[in-house]
Amino acid sequence: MANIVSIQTIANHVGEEVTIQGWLYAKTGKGKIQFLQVRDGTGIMQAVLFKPNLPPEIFEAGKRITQESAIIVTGTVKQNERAPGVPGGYEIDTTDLQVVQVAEEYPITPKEHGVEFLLENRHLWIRSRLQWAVLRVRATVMRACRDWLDTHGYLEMSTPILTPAAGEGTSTLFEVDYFGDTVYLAQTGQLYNEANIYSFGKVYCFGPTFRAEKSKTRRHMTEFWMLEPEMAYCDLDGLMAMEEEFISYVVQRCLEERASELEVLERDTTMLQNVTPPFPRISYDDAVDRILKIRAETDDPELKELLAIEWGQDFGSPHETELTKQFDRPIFVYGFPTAAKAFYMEPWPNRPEVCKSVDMLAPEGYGEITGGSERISDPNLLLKRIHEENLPEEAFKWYLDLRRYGSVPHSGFGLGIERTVAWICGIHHVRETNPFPRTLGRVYP
RNA sequence: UCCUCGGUAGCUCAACGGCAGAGCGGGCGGCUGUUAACCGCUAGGUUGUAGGUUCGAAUCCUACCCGAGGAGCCA
Repeated sequence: MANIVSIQTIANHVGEEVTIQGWLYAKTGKGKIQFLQVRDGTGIMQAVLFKPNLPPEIFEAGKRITQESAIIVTGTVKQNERAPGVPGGYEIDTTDLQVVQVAEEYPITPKEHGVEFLLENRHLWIRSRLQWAVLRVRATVMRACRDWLDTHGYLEMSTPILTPAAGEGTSTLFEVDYFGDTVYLAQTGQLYNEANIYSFGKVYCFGPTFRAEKSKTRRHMTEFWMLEPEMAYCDLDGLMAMEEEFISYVVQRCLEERASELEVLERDTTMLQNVTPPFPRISYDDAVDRILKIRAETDDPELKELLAIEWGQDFGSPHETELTKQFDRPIFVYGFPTAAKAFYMEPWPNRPEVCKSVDMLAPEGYGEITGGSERISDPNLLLKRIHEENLPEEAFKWYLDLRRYGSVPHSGFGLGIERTVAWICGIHHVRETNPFPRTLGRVYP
């Protein structure tokens, strides 16, 4: 066995004899020559077996191995533009082949498959080239998020997943038996982070979050990952300034580090390259006017129906899509109606029917990827809002305390990781951006 | 919860009231540059479940189960 190398660094080993430890992704051949597509987790490359150059038993072993068999390939790395792979253009002229395990007949063939079958075999599907590429981008998105925050003075704080009560009223929560009491799986760490900022200034939490809503769309899962930064001494303008710097960094980092994967996904990165500050800032009032104008100008009766909206209503997916089509980068929509948003959002000065909330909408039809706001800092106002929403005051005692001891203007937002990855990768459904997605009606595997 | 579509070979689908089929994948054989290779041979079926109509049901009817797409919902 020669020097064991990973496929993603193969370009550094041209002319050397190396060993690749991996699995057979695909195979084709023609009599005295066999082409093996070998993947090792970091990439895919071609190994060539040429009968006259090999001991007969090695060549025969190559003919017999099945898709997904575990193999160790040794040979000389050569540049060859005909060789497919990630990265393409390199192949191994094989001198030795060790079969670690011959795989049984593998269910996922190189042909097309239906969604149901693929989800049922998700534990195997993640080995496929497109899924592999998406999940590599996901890891980079998560890494980039943490890197930006860690180098800008934010401290990662763990917030609880088991929570005592319906924090914010309307949403449906998963119930868990807790030694005879009922607790709930967290749908946000925000309220806890509002406590954390008074100890650490700028914080974030990053973890799974849960929703028991019966949403069945390409944008929803029952378990998804959310990143939630929270900042003391930060108003709505400061929040938007931070968000655009942060998101721009994450997108540019993916373009730099995951170019091969985005190429595998055939992602047109033109729109992603535009993701630099500043992002357009559109008020809710303006957004409604724009949507009504688009609606008036369309000849499509179906779209006309979908775009119906009155001031005060939250946007649906069609509204977001049509609005973002007018711009070449993500946009902020701020100042939503108070009635459509959560109780803790700071009212607009002299306009209590509107609050200091902001959503970031991704372009190309991907819609809302962050939702945030400036939080109420006045204890009396917060208590009044809790009463107006008929929330149990005693459950929020600790939360009200935060406004009694050094309260300051503060803001934060939540970023949906799966939606962000779907946007960056240009894929249709958020479920493919999570290795083992949980959706309404599927918790297997 | 509602609407729409679907469930036939390992997979993707056809057959739509009259013999259950094809392509891919698997197996065997051939081929020196393949990119979802190609050529020949071959094995492979409780047509989602239960009931009904009919001389005859994968096909029509009823109920149920499962899945997908969308709506509602979504701090």
